[in-house]
Amino acid sequence: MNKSRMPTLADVGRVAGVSRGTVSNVFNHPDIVRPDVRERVRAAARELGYDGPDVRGKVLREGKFNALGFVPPGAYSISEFVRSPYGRELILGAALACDEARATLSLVNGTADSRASAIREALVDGFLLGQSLDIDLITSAQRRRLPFVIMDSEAGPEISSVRVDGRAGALMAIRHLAELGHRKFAILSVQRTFGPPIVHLPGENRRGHTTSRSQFDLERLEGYAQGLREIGVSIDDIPIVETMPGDATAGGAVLDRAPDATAIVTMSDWQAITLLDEARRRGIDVPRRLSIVGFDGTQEAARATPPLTTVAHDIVGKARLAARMVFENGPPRQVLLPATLEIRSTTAPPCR
Amino acid sequence: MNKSRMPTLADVGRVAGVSRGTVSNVFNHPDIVRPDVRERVRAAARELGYDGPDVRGKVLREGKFNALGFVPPGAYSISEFVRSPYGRELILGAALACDEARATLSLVNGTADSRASAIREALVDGFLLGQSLDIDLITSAQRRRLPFVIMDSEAGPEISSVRVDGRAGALMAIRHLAELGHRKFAILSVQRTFGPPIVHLPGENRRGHTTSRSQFDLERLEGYAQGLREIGVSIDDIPIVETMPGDATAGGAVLDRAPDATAIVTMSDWQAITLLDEARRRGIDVPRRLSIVGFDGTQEAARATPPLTTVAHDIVGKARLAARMVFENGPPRQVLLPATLEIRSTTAPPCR
DNA sequence: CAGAAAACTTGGAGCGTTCCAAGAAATGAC
DNA sequence: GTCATTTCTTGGAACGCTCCAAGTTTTCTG
Repeated sequence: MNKSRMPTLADVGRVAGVSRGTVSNVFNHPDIVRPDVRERVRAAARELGYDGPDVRGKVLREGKFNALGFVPPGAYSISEFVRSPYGRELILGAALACDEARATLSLVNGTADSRASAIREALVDGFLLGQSLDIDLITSAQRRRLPFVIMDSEAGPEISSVRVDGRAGALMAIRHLAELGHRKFAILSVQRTFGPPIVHLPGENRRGHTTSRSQFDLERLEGYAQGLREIGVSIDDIPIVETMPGDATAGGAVLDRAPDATAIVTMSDWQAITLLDEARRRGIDVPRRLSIVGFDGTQEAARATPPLTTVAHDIVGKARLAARMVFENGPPRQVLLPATLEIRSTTAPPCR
Repeated sequence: MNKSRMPTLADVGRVAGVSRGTVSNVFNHPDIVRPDVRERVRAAARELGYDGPDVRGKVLREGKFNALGFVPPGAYSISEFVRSPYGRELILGAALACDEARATLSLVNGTADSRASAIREALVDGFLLGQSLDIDLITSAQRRRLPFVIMDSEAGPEISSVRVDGRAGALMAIRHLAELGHRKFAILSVQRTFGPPIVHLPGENRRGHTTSRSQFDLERLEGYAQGLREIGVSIDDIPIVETMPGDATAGGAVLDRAPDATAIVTMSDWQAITLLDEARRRGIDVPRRLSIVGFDGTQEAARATPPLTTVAHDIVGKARLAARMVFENGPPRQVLLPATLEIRSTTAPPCR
């Protein structure tokens, strides 16, 4: 194999009898080099097997990478993220913005502790950060002094973010169910620490139910609480079950703990679909015996059987906007996208 | 804004009263620096707002990027690629291998002409090339002298590739249909040039039907031809319709041209699903009046209604293997993955 | 307390490029 | 044929880092 050093601009210049600078011009601004010199340089390059300026030198000199770094939310590895329907839509949005900007989309790897160092070393001009509890990621991104935008979280007026109005969305879900006549609810919430599902039943000490959660989750819970208040129900009087994202037992856990709920609201379509599957397995008729509302409006929600009623928003558009904001690198702003209630076939009046 | 120059190793060294090299060691090998010096250096770094070695210098020096470049097949932009079910599974496979290697996955942008230059400038240590007609991409990749693996194409013994045995798969499809009793076929093939669907009817000049195609397509067609020969049918006697990938009119085009076919084989699940949709729209009962076989075995095929019979293979595994081969950078090898026939609900005996 | 050994630090070299001011050569005008 | 213009070419200066052989300081040993 060709183990010997690759030729450089200087080598080509030496052979062609010109300077480095001229060789550089032949490759980058051929028009300003006299034709005969240009040809001589090209011949020398061919002879040496030199295939144009090396990117490493260019990067050092220019300081730009022409790439957007996408850091998955939470502790997702990039493959987990690609696998999740929600993640795929975010990636699609980012890809659209990268197409426009003719930039590369880099999916930055590294879980947990190595995440921060991955951010430190990513060869990108800016970051798109998925929602994360971890303030470290934000400071890592800030240290790079590169533009970055956070999705699905808000981190104050100094930091750009794009997120959906989870509070309003959650409120809509409850109002819809209340209008249908539901009064017995349960909440399938998300757990941000590792472990088996956490269950909060009415009457127990509910302190825990706000500590381990991200602002992202809290907002949605607040929306649920407000909706419930409007019909005279306290959120403290209804069962809340928290499960890890991707936990396939989520559905069973909430059905066990809230057997007489007529409507269950959730924090994601994924959870709702798990629940839907479990309900079917148990012979519970959805929506006649049980109404279920998802959250996010992924494509999966529309394809579920029966199609899932969900608090939807434009996920692709969200990521696209966020990515554009990174490329634009303007002053910080916080964008709140509207949620809409997509009423499909998993909600109906409760049977009495 | 802080427009002034970012501090460098040398600046920190100057303030701390040590050399560049020592500052570098403090960040990269803190253990070999005396604790008091280490602290002094760290203090200086804090004071100057220096956040660790800049990646650009590191890259120039080390020559490594710690990233895998994924170049989408054909003329796909990265967003089109992310959007397609097949592309998503490939990306997932590549992401799995990147997780293992703790590398970044870079989706390399650039359509058509800019594709080659994108390859030239990508900040990656190796490439995964999607199937492509374009020999330019291969030479571009070769010029970088970086390891690369081609998926879904074969480019000789010098170049590593991973692909599915399309010939055997196509043969299985025809044998399956023949066994069910089918004798009247049509082929929905893929068109690799821009334009409206191309139709080849029996008796016409069929010369064109092998020119514009990639080896990828030809192989599958050969499998179909062989299967047909086994039951005494010449591929020249059956209608072939070529449509562009993603063309939603594909289904209609073939139904119009081959009204009496009882079985239609295709080159992709996507095409087959289009066809399925169009058949439903026209009130053609699948599989009773018409059998349809897809190709690839994407998740979409299983979810179609009715679930699609398809020539399946492990798409995720293919990309994962290909990506691992890039990371391993061993001697060139050509891997041929087996295809399996996934019999679902779009094939049945023809009604007579 | 000298001398040897160990532990740490230094500064030059090199990675490959682009930019730019200044110098050189070619061209044109009279 | 000289001088003014225009058109190219040059080589130094960055860019920011890591490696490494050589040098310096500290610690240890007898």
